[in-house]
Amino acid sequence: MATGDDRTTRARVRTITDLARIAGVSPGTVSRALAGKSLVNAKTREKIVGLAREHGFRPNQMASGLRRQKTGVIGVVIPLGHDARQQISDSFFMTLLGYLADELTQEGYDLMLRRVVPGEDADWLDRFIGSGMIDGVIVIGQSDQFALIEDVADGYLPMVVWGNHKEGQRHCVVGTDNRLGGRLAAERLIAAGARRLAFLGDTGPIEFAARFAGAEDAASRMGVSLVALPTLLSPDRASEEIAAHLAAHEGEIDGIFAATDTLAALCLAALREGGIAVPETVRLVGFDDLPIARQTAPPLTTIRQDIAAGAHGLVQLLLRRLAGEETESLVLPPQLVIRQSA
Amino acid sequence: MATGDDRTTRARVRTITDLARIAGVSPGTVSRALAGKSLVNAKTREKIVGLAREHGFRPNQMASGLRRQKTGVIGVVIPLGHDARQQISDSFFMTLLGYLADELTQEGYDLMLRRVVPGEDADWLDRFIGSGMIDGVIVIGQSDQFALIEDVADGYLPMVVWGNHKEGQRHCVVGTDNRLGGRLAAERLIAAGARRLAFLGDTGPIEFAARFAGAEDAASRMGVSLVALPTLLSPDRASEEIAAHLAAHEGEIDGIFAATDTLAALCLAALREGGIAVPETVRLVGFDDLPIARQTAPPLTTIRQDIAAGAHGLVQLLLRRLAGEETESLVLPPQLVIRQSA
DNA sequence: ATGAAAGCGCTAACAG
DNA sequence: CTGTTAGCGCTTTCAT
Repeated sequence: MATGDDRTTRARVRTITDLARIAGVSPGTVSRALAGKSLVNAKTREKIVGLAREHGFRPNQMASGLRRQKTGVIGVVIPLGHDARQQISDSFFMTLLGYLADELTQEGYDLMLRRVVPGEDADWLDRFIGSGMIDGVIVIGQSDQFALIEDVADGYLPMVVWGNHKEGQRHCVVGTDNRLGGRLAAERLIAAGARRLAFLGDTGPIEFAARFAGAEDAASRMGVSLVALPTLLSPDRASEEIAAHLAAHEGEIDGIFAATDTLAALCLAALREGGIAVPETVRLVGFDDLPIARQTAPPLTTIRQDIAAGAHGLVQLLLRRLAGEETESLVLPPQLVIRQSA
Repeated sequence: MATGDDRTTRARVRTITDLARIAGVSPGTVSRALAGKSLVNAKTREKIVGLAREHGFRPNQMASGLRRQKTGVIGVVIPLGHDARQQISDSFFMTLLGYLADELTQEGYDLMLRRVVPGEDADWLDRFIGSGMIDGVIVIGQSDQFALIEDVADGYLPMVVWGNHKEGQRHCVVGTDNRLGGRLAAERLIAAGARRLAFLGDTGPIEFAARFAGAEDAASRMGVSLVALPTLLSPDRASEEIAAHLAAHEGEIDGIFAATDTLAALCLAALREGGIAVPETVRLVGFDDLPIARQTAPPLTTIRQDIAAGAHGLVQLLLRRLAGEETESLVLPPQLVIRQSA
């Protein structure tokens, strides 16, 4: 007796108005019911919600966003400043991104991701903010864009940045105390017996510069030498450069502080190829404590950044800024993790 | 004499109408000029574009999207089916995500990222598609959601999935030929002298099941044994499980095919701890050819997936589907990369 | 508790 | 070539 087709008379329900018609109420009521507002008769609400589910109806977020002047989307942008292609630090940023996705989801926000090359698009941050698609923005890494970020921060509250904290800066940043981390790394190398230290990595990015500065603090205080071995961050080139550095300084270095674990792993491979014993001849300390740090041979001694705490902090601070509050920066303590490379 | 404040009389220019007023034209003209449409006087356009730049004005994408019925955003969703937390395969997916971001940007699309736990939200895919925020969707990994994806594919064209291809499936997929990859891996192990093989990894996810099946093909054809060593994918547990497996099968296994490089690296560490020589006593082959594969000791022999090509394929196919075309799946060839572990 | 109506900011006919 | 107008789908007063 049943037709077997409940849908005979129905066109697809796409809009709140469609749903209102089949529910026999006005669009306004449907909107209120679906939004769970207080002033709707319980039965009416039930009926509307049921109908919505039955038809797989979901209100259009763009229309809703336009009307309410908010999008429910947070922008996450990764500026690729020093090296347009894959940064070697990608694995760190990508891990952070994963945590951010989880944290934002939990707070009911969607995540819009952009990778930008500031050199090609000087306007990257304003463009993102001005797009009207996002309620706030998280910048992953200051790269070489510190000044630009400072400028934007003056006129735009809902922005939080992952990176290094500098005395008196105006933008809200979350990040590890890189200088302290650098100090810990150098101290460990020295405690392990090293007297002629090297810093492996580009000192251009401000985070890395701070790590180097921290290592310098320790080195000069303890009266040991420290040279910088600048290294581009692209993975293919890095290996060669590292090998060249090692060759150039053969026998002159007995302790290496690598700016990231990824670099440290590469360095370890180069040392192995050169037949240099770690940690006996050269001690090595990394930074980040990525999963790879446990898997090298020998496992890496490194400076741990608490990525989960970082992501949590970024999102919580952003939420407060979205609510209009001016928040302070959050500096997280690094932690020395001793394994076997130093 | 200048006031030093050009902005005296100006309110902030937020809308196309604001800009139209100060340009002395109508909103329609501004819209056309900014969109670079043909039918606008060159001078008028110049003036409008100049004014827009000067005031840092950018049209609101949500409003534009609403009106044009397209958003300029592609959704990228990672279903976390088998393991709600960080999958060990994260590093692979994250790398793919990086490439996707670049490809989509290049095509003028923004990327909206979601990680979902299908177990907690059976409606994850419909919800994303129905949000009205995205023009199309890329699903990274079929996880255990094959059936659901098939269902959705019947009624929604602009979707492409990264994963395994199965004869006669209805959704458009891009991925490596996992079965062939598995075959190559097992053949390599055998060529390197192994006769008692093991597959290390969970065979639940369809990609991994195919890799295992491929290994079985080779093993049975060559008359060697193959056992499955199921391993959960969460990083903390994996290490212990692998060690337990190795202990349980001590001396019975002389060739291991790990489902991913990450697993292989973990396995290598466990073998080292157990004092088992690689590749002399046990040969080891991984899958993916992630950066880590070069950095282990010994470097991993592995099956390479061309991630860049995969990302490119995903985006190009999606673009064609957005244009209304029904596209075929794209199966990429895996490639054996011989290093030193087998 | 519900309906009617007015827009959010933009674009695309349709006129001129 | 440009202005005018009518919405895109939704939320929110303001009435009732």
